[in-house]
Amino acid sequence: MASTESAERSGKLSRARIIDTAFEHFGAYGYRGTSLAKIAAEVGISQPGLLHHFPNKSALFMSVLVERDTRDLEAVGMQVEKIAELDADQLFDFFEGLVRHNAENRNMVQLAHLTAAEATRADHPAHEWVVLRTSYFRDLCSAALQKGIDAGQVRKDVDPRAIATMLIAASEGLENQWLVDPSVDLAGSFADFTAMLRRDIAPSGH
Amino acid sequence: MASTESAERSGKLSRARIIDTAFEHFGAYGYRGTSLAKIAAEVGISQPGLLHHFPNKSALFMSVLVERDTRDLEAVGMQVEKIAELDADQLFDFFEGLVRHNAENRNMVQLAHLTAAEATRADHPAHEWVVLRTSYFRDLCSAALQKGIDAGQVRKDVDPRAIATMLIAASEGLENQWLVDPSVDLAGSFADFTAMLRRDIAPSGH
DNA sequence: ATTATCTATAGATCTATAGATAATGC
DNA sequence: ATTATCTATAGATCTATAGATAATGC
Repeated sequence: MASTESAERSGKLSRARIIDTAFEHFGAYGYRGTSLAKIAAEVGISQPGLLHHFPNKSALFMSVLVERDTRDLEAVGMQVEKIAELDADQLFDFFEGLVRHNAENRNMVQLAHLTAAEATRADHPAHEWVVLRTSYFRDLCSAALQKGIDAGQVRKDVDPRAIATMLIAASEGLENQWLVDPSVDLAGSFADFTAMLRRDIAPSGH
Repeated sequence: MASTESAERSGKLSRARIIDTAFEHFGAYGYRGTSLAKIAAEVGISQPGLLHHFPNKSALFMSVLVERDTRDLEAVGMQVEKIAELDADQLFDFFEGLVRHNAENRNMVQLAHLTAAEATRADHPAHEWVVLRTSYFRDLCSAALQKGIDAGQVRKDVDPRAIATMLIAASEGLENQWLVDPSVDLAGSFADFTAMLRRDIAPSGH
């Protein structure tokens, strides 16, 4: 075997290739619709060979979810700890950038939506992960909006949690339609929405 | 066997019971995650007995989708042909009623979202159905908003298609979050959203 | 006579484990 | 010595079909 191929066969690289391929499959067919044998075939190893790197199917699935989260935050130049420090205006900017990034990463959005829909019930391996991540993200958005109220960017009578919910709803709902019909202008529509929302919650006279 | 049980065994009733049970399973586990044998067991017949009523799994799935659509429109007191006649104000009222109805029909919403996410690719039995239904519904909403513009309910510089997209996005995005976290006030949040949208697109001075 | 259902089964999966072999890194 | 991979296979599915039997409606 050539030295490049023996390098490819090292554990770290195999693991990374498995995760990348698994990401394509889970995004396309969901957790339940995905076959480990088919992922293995595409990677070019046997199905038990794949399970040398992960104890079972759900462990591989969780690794894909965590890996994507990390990469996507990196791609938009954000760290989890920094999100907690954003004020309202910065939150809107961050969110618009995130949606622009999503518009270029179709399979990742597909994975997120399919997983959220599948994982509604407690008997899904990602149930707890989806529940915690959703509430954590809404908390971060609420906190940023509260900072906006304190700083005078946002009217004092606005309910930060309600606006956070609406902001997340608009992004996910637009993604829903864009997944079904790619001619929908995901980033542009979301920018229109945030423009409306900013007008609506701005202190009067702004 | 008692006469009630022999009545229950007639074809129409069996078919209806199969569709109701299949609805629960497809909503909970999606098309790919659902087993015909488990549906049959819950109905109380054998799996080939179930396939006497439907030629195959995808035909049963499509029957469930069509059946739910019919029932839900009935439940909110609307007919497909009538939707095409609504103006903007009537569209908002209808939509708010639809979301209130959805808030009482969790498994139906779950089925819709899971199906939409699964059926993004063309190799899913409901792909065409989801694509057509989505664009048809958005067309109806656009048309209603256009009537609103013509009638002076809505500002003339508003893009009806963009607002239709946003309206659908808000309902679906709120449903997403409500499915994951039932403490979200689906109907109330949607009403808040439509209130904001109505303010934003109203002719100035209203 | 027709419709509803059953048992049996083909044929194709699936995940996960056991145990052997090959490659790599000290 | 450890890590990566393989073949073989257990055991549990899955959908769909063939063909028999029971129930129903004329």
